Amino acid sequence: MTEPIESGPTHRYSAHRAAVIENRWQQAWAEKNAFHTLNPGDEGFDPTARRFYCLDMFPYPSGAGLHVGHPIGYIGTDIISRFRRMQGDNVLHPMGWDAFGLPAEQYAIATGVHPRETTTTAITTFRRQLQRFGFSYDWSREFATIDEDYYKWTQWIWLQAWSSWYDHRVERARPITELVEAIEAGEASFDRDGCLVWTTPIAEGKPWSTFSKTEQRDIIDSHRLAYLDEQTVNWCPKLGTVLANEEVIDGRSERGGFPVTRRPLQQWMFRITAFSERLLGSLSELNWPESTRVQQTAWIGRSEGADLRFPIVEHVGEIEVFTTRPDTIHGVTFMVLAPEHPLVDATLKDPPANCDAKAIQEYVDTASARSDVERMADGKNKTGHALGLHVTHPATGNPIPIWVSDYVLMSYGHGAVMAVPGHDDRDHAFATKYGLPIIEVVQTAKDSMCDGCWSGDGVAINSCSEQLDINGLNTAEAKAAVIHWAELGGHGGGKTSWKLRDWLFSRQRYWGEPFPIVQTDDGTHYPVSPEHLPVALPPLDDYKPAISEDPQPLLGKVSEWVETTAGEAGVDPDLLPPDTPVRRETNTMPGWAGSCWYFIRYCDPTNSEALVGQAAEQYWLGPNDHSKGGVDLYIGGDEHAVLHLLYARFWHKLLHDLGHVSSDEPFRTLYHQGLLTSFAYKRADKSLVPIDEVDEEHSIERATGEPVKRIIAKMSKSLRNVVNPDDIIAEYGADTFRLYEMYMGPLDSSKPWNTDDIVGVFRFLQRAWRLVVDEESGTLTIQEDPNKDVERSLHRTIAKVGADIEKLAYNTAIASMIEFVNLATTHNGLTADQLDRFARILCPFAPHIAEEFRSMLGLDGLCSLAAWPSYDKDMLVDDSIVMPIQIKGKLQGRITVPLNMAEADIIAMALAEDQIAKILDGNEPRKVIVVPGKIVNVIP
RNA sequence: GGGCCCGUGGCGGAAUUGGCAGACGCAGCGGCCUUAAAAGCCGCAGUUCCGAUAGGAACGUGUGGGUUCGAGUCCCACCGGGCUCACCA
Repeated sequence: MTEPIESGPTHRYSAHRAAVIENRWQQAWAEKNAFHTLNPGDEGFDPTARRFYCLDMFPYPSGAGLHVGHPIGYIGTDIISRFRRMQGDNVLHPMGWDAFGLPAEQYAIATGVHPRETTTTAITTFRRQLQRFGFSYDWSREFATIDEDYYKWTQWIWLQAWSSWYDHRVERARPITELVEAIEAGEASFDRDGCLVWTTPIAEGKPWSTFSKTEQRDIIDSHRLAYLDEQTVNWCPKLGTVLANEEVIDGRSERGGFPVTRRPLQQWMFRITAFSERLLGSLSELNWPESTRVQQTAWIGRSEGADLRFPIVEHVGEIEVFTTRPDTIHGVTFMVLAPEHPLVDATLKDPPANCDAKAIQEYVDTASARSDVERMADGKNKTGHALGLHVTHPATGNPIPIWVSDYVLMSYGHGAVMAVPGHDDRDHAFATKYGLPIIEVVQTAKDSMCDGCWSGDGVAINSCSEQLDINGLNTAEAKAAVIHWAELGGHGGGKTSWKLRDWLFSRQRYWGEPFPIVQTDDGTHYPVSPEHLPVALPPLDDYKPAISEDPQPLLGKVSEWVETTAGEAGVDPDLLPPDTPVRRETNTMPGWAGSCWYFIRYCDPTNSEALVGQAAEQYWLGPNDHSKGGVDLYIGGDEHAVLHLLYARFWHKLLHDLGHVSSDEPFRTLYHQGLLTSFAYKRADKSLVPIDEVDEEHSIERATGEPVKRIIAKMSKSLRNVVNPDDIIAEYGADTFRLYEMYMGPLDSSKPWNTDDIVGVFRFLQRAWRLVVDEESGTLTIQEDPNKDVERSLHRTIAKVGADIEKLAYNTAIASMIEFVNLATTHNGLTADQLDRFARILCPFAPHIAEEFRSMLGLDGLCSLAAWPSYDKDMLVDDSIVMPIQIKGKLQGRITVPLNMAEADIIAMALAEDQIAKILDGNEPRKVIVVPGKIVNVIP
């Protein structure tokens, strides 16, 4: 650290002094355990105090250390946590580390350093950096997801899901043993397809005892909330792992540019779709940003419509489609199947004479190699082939051709659509390209349709066939009529579809939680019993993936760990004899796992008996007088609007159903801090110029003299506009840094970092210091008698700062404190009592200097733990107020009136005011509007 | 292309939700202090115009319309920017 050059009087508030003060108080807080939060049952715990659980989003400690964008949210939560603590709330404000993840593993591949080592170092750096800000975290609750004590419970929760099923009759997850009991008791049976049916005359179904052991196992497994399924994945042999869709560009991996193939792979899945209705429904009960609720709603994607079945003409069978517009059934002129649709494959094996089987096969092969994302990217240009088969239109009886096209996705609905080119833009484009007929069946609201088609509501027309007449009905009525007709005639029925898919939960990486499950030769899975958790990661010599066309998880390389016995693996001997050979699961959990429940663990982080103790969970997360339960304030970036927040809600609801947590939502109030941007410069041709190549004063590029324009951009290494928080703290201190980031603007809006502005809040602290400290001697300079205006202003400031903190409007709270200090400066200072109160309202924002003030006053105890000062309501209003007078909305004069002056007197006074009287020139105004306490408006 | 959000001085942003637009801060200008500079302190400061000055006038919250005694705030249309979803049948 470079020692800043000190100038000015010896006892001025300088960077050096700030550093001394800040170190002193950070040490004092640590020594006194100032921010240790008591749990129910602890000595001294006050159960009557209101709880405030204030949570930051779990950081991933990257090797690069903290960036100036990180602390914005942390300062935000620290201020309100400190404020609530001073108000007497029980505040839970923890911090920890989301520490499994790819970067450490990539580093291990390159260097051979164990990811644990890399991660631990990164955590140490992050912790040190965070502590320098003076955050009031309860560090005794800190943990990392890679701690065995923690991921033991992550594995335990997964086993809970594996051991559960979803009972749609009661809309709740239940232990799988209850399903087995119900089946054995004959309450449930199975239809022809092996689907579970709850019937009383069991005779309808196939008796459970007639299924083989393997069949029984497969049926039960297929109902588990954590289950194995074959999924089409992006497999990259070179990287040795499955990739997410967004990690694949043009068939190659984003990282490294290696070829990626689409192939089916057995993967662990979570049945999150079982919770769709609840995940959607309870969104409306959450105090969340509207945009985030909208995003989750769209992601869950509920749509109401109908499943309809169309019998195939050429052979036995039918095509089932999902449609949201059953009312347009008379407008169906062709069917479209996704290339992966089973009927396509079946048809190609025995192609009808009139179809170009070779072309279709090629088309299907090309489509399968492309991801959904790529297929969608093609947009408007639709392609496809006629399959040569037909269906019978269930209402008209007409034959309808079947086509194959990749604009239909196998992953939604049934992978087939009934095409209504008259009223669906995509079908319209396809029909236009291939010359298929277009029938209009909905009266178009606007008669002039340009190139597209009308896809809105309207009155049904041309919709009369022998079986079904819906002409004249509006869209809602027509939908209901068609669904009713379909149900009666066995053509289908009403259906709700969801975009949400089950969650692919396994990865082929090393640095993640192993699955606590083993498999015997016959493919039966057995759980590792809870007392043998965690299943720890085995050591690995070489982190390089085994290059293979056949997907092999990294853990598969540790054969002596994989091939073991039931006893060794910790399977309950009652389930399997200890010497039975078993294979361990070699996939690991994805990075999301640890962050799905960390906020639960913070309530009781050292509990070795349970993931959380009941009393602690109920107090910190359960419903109470103020809340329906869940974290009281959760602050983090909106980049997690969907995945993390949805996954955590899913786990929470699952744990709630199984009785492990008492609220059904994890995060009651959510707030997104805005993105920290930076200034950058742009040439006339729109290319960007690194900031250090620009003469900022004259807005020209140094090298060329070309004029550049200042714009707002993300901080990036290439623009060289990244700022390191350590440097800023060295130059101004942590208190100034905290104030600056909060003073920049509203917490939730994105705003540009501007180093030049920092000096403003630094001067504020200097002025506050000088207000009460003699810069030459360092002694306190305190007034004996309070100045009336200063006292009045202090009351207002206390009121405003408190109200603004509750609203997270920190920028205006700081502005009001600056005003107060400016006013007090012109009135020659503060009394000891005034300084004490001022220090206490400053404390949440700039806690170190506030502690210093308090200790200079010789007061006992920490400022951080002192009570929030009160204010006198009467001091907030003046005896008299200045009222502006407008004539026709234009300001023309002012009068000073006593508070509560009668309206008639105000009017008289207003009309008598010089300028007003002059404009009225003796005429009676037509009307005078008096807004009490605000304004007078005269209409002549 | 659909959905949502946002446009206020040279810059970051205020405005009790329909009531004095521009709080507070940065940058700027003037003064004090200093041999000088920095720091600090005091003051000025939306734009344009008139005026020697004191002071005054007009225009002003992206553009155009509307509602209202009164609009940054509400309504309609447009322009610009951001976020997000993107063949979901």
